[in-house]
Amino acid sequence: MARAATTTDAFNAVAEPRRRQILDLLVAGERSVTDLVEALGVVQPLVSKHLRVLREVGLVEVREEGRQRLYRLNGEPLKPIHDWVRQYERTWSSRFDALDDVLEELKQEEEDNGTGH
Amino acid sequence: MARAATTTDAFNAVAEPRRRQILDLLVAGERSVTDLVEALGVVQPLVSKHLRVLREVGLVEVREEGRQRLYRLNGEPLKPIHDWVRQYERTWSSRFDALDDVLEELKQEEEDNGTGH
DNA sequence: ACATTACATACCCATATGGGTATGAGTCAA
DNA sequence: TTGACTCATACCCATATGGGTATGTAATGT
Repeated sequence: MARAATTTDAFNAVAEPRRRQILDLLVAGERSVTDLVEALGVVQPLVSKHLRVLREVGLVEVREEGRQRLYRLNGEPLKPIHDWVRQYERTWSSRFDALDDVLEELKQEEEDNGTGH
Repeated sequence: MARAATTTDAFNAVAEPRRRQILDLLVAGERSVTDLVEALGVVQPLVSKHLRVLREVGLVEVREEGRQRLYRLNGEPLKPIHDWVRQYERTWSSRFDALDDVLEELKQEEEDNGTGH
């Protein structure tokens, strides 16, 4: 077997710097492919291929408008990464004491509860 | 060019599920290679190779003791991942309003300031 | 001395990557 | 209709992956 496909999950998709760059650009809002090509300074087919990977893991969505395809961000597939890496936060953050833990947990519970304010 | 080496950075190293699994096991504390082999249920050379990758990106450190090598976690290389993915948190967490932002920033400043309480 | 244990490394293999160029398909303008 | 533009796909290539088996090298045990 070779390495897992880049389209396996967000972990693999996001391992590529160029794809993170694309997501960083899309944070600001929708962008056409040509826009991204210009911003990244690479040939168009390459951008299209990266976008395909991001699409397949659900990190971007497309909207057709004339002959343009407008790509927009969808960060939700990043949540597993965030959740996983968050377990290790105390490892590098020496100042991560009991108070912080409580605050974190409260914040987490709030989010899990959904809309309930 | 092919895909970036797994030893390029933590992003690539951690894209492999088995390597995340190893880190998850090391959170509990030091482990010998044989220990990990047993826990993972794969052949020893494969574990050694994964450990090599993790070592090269600084995610684990080794300590020799007799004929055993005890591996321990070092989470710091995960910080860039955490920092990057954190920007996107508001994307999936619909309940991430202005108050949360302020709290986040305060917390971040505190951490950046280091030990100063 | 010899066997055993613990680990790393050397190979071999199939796979699919990121890069590139060339081409196809759809949309719009003259 | 013809041409220009936007984008996706089809290929080709070098690379190194994750998986495996076989082998080497210390350290311990007898």
